[in-house]
Amino acid sequence: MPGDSNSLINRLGVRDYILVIAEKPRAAQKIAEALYPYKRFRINGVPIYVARWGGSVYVIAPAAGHLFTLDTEDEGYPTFNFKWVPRYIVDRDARFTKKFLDALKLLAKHAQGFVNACDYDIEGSLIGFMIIKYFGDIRKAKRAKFSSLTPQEVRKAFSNLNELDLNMVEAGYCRHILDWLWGINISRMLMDFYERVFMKRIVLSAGRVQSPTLAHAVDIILSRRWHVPVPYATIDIFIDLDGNLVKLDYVGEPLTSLSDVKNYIEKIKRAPYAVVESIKKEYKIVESPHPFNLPDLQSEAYRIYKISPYTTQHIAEDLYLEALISYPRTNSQKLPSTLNNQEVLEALAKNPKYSELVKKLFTETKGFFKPNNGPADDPAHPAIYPTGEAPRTRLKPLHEKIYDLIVRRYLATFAKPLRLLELKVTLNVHGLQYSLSGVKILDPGWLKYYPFYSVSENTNLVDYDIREGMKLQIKNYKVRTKYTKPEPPPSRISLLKWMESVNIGTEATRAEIIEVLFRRGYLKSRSRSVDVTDLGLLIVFLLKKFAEDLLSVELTRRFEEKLKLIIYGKARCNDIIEEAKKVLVIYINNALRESHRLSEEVFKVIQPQNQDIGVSHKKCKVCGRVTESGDLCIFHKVAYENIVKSYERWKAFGYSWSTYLQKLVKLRSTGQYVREVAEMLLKEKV
DNA sequence: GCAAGGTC
Repeated sequence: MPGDSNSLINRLGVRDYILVIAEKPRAAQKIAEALYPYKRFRINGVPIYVARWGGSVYVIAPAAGHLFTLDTEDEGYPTFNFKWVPRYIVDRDARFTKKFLDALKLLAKHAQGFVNACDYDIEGSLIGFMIIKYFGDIRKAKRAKFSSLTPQEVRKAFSNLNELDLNMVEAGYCRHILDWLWGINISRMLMDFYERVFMKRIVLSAGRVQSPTLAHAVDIILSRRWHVPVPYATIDIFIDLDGNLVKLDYVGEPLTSLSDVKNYIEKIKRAPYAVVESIKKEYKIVESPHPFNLPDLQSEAYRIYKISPYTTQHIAEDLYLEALISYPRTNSQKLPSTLNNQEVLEALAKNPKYSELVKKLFTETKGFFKPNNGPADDPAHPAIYPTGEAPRTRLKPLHEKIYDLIVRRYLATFAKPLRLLELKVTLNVHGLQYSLSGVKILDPGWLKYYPFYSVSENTNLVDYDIREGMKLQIKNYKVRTKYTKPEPPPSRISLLKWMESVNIGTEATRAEIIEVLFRRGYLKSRSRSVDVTDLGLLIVFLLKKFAEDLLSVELTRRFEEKLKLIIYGKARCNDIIEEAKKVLVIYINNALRESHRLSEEVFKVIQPQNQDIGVSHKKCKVCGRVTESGDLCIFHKVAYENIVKSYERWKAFGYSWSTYLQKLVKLRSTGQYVREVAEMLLKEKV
């Protein structure tokens, strides 16, 4: 029996040992290797190492992230009744954590002391602490402190073990509880509201990370639905260069009225010349790309193949489990200095797909492999790199694509820079600026290995003899009327980048949290971009009314401040939790007090189907939603105001009010609510 | 069932 105490002592070969808890198997292995393990075995598949260091025997065993989680038996809300339970009991997807928990429990029973050697952050401090608290003795526990898992750092940490970092533990503990209290209670409130109005129970959710992300998507999508396109004109100009008709790029301010266009054309007709104002010849050096971290990999997989960040992450994890690449949940853009790149490259060369490229790289670098490491760092893991291991079976098409990206990025980071010759000519045509640019690749450098950028070469211009002050004859011109476009719609990747930029969520959770918004039915896919559903709009509207804190990234900032105070010993978790409870009680009571007019509020956002919303409410004449005032709902009211505001600009292009409205109905860039209002206004006239 | 955070 592998789990039996007697057989355990036999296998360990010692009675006096200190249990070292690592955050995950790979970390346990690294820690063990640094301490020269003399024995290794498995308990139910969980790898265990035994090492002697500084006169002590250490038994090193891994957790698998958090083995405990918060849970409650209460069904209503508000609930402040939580307890810590082993994850595998409450989460079907966490059943794999049981064997880790069992192994640690068994080892803890006989241990003389404990070392928490999880990642040095609040989560790692909590992961190790919970195991020692439940199965061991925190009075006999120490903390190993290292910022990377290099042998030197690990040895230093073990020669100099710290006291248990109880403040860090308390901060981690507090983070869990705050997220839980806010998330569970406000989610339940939303579900309750929904059920009261629609007589149907569905799963709804809100949280510190998901809700601001939803609100951000809604902001963009509403601004698109409220977009009124406005006309402007540019003039295409064609000149003759050595018998080739060349179009100049318009770089000046656009023309905003019909009379400006007419005057300008007159000038061109009178004197059809473009004057060369300046010529800038530039040698440009583009350094090789940085090694991949997870956000960069997700971003490139989306840019090149339109693979979603969530899918990319899962594929990268598969590749990691197949030992084809290093640990992918990393923010680092630096390859480990200890990595033997020559060995990896030689192994990669065995794959016929890369043998030629690797050979080229060896020649170019003369066997000296220096990566172009980037600025981003990660205390726990280096950048993503291929291990050189050959795939055991043929990779699935998407896996192949991600693997190929990682291999090529790895090759490219050692390669020479891309060298370009850029020529930029600025021309003046009657006071307006135009430009002409030419590009010539002098040396493709890393682009040979990572060919996912297109440099459109335009060598004609580079070779053409062009001088300042030259007058070039205009052969042709063309007026182009354009219309302003709304900002681009959000995509999974743009949401992910936004979360990164405002620093909410983590490498490991962001893509997943975006998927939650889809699973709840708040967001939906529309070709390659993201659209919001009426339900998504409703959630944002309700949160804004009843729990506004949850819509802003400020809540995360506030949490961070408070956790920092705990770490410095200047605040206590309990006080912070009590404070959070008070806010939640106020929010929930306030919401319950107003709940009798809930359906009225809900139908300001959602179009009523057959529901009874009472006779006293005024309905939007475009869509039937309940209005706040006047005869338009909150959505169509803004659209109407925007239409009125933009009319001046259209008048300058000779449009009457009704031709303006007709054009708005026709144009593709017109926002949805704007089009609906324009249609209504046209109908009213008839 | 509800969060966000670890990790297989």
